[in-house]
Amino acid sequence: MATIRDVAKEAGVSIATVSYVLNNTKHVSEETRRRVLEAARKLGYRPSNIARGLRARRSHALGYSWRPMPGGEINVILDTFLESMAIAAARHDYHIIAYPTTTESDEVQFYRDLVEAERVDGFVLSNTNYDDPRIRFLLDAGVPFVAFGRSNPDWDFPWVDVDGAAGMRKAVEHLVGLGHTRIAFIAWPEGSLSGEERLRGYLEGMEAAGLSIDEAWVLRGEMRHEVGYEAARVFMRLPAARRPTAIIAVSDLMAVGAMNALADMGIRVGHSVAVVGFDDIPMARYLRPPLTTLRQPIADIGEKVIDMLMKHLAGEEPEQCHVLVEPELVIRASTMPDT
Amino acid sequence: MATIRDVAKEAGVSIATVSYVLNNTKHVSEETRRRVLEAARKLGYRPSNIARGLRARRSHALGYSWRPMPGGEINVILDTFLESMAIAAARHDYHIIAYPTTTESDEVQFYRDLVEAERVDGFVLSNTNYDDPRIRFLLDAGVPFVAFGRSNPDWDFPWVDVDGAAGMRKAVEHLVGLGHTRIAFIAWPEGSLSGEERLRGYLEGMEAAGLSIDEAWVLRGEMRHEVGYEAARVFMRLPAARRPTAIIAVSDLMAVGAMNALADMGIRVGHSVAVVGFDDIPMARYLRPPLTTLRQPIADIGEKVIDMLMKHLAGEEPEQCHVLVEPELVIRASTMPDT
DNA sequence: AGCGTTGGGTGAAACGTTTAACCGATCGGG
DNA sequence: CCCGATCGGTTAAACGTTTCACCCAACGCT
Repeated sequence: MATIRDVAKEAGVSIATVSYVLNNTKHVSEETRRRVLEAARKLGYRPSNIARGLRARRSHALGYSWRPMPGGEINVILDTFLESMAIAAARHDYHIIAYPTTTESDEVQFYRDLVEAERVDGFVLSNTNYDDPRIRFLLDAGVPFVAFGRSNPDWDFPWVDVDGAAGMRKAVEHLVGLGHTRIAFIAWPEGSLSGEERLRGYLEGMEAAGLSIDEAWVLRGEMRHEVGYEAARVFMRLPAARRPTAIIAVSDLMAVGAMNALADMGIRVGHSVAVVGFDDIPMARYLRPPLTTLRQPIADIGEKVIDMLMKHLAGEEPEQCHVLVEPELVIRASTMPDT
Repeated sequence: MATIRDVAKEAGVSIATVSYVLNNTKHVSEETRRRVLEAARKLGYRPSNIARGLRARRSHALGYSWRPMPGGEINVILDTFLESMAIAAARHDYHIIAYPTTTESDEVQFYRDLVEAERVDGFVLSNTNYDDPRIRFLLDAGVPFVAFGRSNPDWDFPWVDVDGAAGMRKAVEHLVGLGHTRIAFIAWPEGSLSGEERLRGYLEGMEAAGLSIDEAWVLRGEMRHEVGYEAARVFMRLPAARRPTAIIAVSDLMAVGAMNALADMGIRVGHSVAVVGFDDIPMARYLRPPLTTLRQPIADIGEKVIDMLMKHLAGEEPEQCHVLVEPELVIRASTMPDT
């Protein structure tokens, strides 16, 4: 494997000149520049990332860790998110170290290890929440990072997030446009930032439409199919005048639970009762009926996150460090009565 | 950040001694050993991975790349696979660099880059196929790697794979046990190694049960929902005497297509016609009816792959370098007439 | 003419480890 | 008693870069 010394000898210059040419970091004459480039090409030289990192104190790697979904559920965005990040990072000659964290205690420990062993120059976080210990640690340690998701409002750090509230407002608006007035909502337990955002969007949407909300229309539960299933059954057992004609779930998985409950009760989804989810999981379009849902622009977010992080690492102040993107309402048959 | 020199000074020894103690690579007296460990602990020292790598010519990282699923489909195993690999690798102080490759041409280029820039010590491959250019390259370049999946029989390299044929034999056996004799199969186009394996399992299973196969019972097509949908329609249009009472699909996605086609034709899945898939995608258990399918032990495979790769990197000869694991048949209502 | 400046290039230090070579002291065997 | 081996430790070279300090020649300006 050719080193910078081989290239220097081949081109008849010093190793310093080779370095300057290759990094474009100092002016050299066109003639020598050409010779160096030619020599490097001929020898198939590429700088050793390790040696480069030692001197420049840069590993040229970014860490991304996620929490495995509870209950063995699949992380539907991981695939797309990793892909978009890796491609964006590659443009800056950076790579992504991927790591799932299990318990919350070793979560912070993992970040500390990676930083102290100089394995990464920065981090991407996702699934953030209030009082997120990872964010607290990274802020305290002064390690560059960008989060996909928000946290405490008084913590100042760069993030990109999906506007779940706006998404849910869109969903309500869509249902109201179809004539629904009694719309129920299946939420997550309190304490989830994104969960509360989505709930807020529902409440605001209802208010904007001038609709009052029956207290029985909001149920909370863990992110599980069964929870959606049970919630729908409870809704349908309400007296006719209070019974919802549409159900919005905070996630597709729970929406599927609701759809299955309705089907088991002999209620036609879409025709009699509309259902809306959130995520656009791959299966959503193949469900019977296909599920209306909110799609997060994951690929855009991955790219944006990396761009912001690269700016951060380069020491530049990014023009915007809080980015809120709107999810897209994908309308399918689960909210279309005429199919 | 404390360096090895700080620790040496604190413990009153040379940096060499510190290194020997920390790496357990030479015998030192119990007394000094204790002092060094104490000093390291006190200063919160951890060796810089970069510096260590430069000298030892090791990056302590492994590369894993996958191809994004065609047609925007999700990679259902990525999540679990990455997780199990990262955990297994961490036990050896190794990390995983994740990278999706897009076109086949830059696929090999990506491997070359990573090797030449000394960013990784070895690779994990998945989605392998006949004449896989990545395998060819890595073999030629002498780079350590372990594959999840097989390739040309005359290429000698370590791999772990799921025995798709055995899985399909199990599926056939299960259906035969339920009284089915006319069983159809939805396959992938020719040229896919795992696809042909699964088809072979179906053929063998049928033969073992003494059942003859109508040529109309095997249809091929791309990995798409629509393909499964159309195939099921074709099967159901056969004259009653030749019409299958059970359909096995080479993947869950195509099985879902078949299920939807049957439902749209007013045929009760599970009751009238049984359907079996392959993968156990997360949604499989929530489908109506829930889908009988073959589950690959992904977590075990991830761990096994890393263990083999670590052995390989350590220069030890692994006791077994070809591992074939059987998928598990998960029986659900799509093949149970009595629900 | 003298002098600062600029363009184009070199020499060598530094980054933080690992490890080969070496060294003194102690000890056991012939 | 002497020689080789062993134990416990040190010195210093090496890994392949980046980059600071410096140098020389040419040049423009007073």
